Amino acid sequence: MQRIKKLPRAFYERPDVTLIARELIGKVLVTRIGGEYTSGRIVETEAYAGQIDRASHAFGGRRTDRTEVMYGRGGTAYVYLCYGIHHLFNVVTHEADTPHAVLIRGIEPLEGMEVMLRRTGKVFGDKSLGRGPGNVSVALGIRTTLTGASLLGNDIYIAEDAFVFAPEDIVASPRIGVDYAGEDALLPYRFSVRGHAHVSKAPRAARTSDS
DNA sequence: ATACCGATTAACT
DNA sequence: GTTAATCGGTATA
Repeated sequence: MQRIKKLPRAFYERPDVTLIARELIGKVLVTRIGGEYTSGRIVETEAYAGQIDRASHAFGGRRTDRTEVMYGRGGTAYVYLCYGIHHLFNVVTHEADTPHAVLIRGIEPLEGMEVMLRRTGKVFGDKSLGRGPGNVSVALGIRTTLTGASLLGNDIYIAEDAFVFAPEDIVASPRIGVDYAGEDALLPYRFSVRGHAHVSKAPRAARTSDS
């Protein structure tokens, strides 16, 4: 394992969720599920700004059993099931009672490749491994049972190493699959590494000027 | 108890 | 570009 440092609580508790989403690009997401260590470098994220964001599950201050963890401290995992099959992993940010979150949409596989290939059923070299939030969770073994877990623990956490992407290669664009959010669907809250193979391809309607 | 819908994906035409 | 798959979350009654 290379030299990496787990992100501290203070990273997550800051108030600017879009800044955090941008800064998470290039960081390393690590899981230890069933004793198996896997990791990947984050290349695509989306920010969800809580009460004031129509695309957020917590819009208007809505609180349900599912969304309760979003109201916890920054540095908590929020995992929920989408379309009945996809486990989507989010990072809760800001302080308690402010339900901001960042969806992790893409990773470049780093460690535990054999485990990830077994979990996904893909072959080595398949660039769709880790591309798209559902695939990220399959590769890393993330399931809804992890919701509420602390990102300062050992089962799942985010760390940084010496690697950084060039700032000009990190681009903002509208979020995917949030057409129901009205004007908020147009906000440039999605961050990705320009041209990276593990960034999901945006549907035409949500695409920006790139390619 | 029931009905509708989704922060998706893969496989189509 | 279109669509089926699939089932928990949420609202409504």
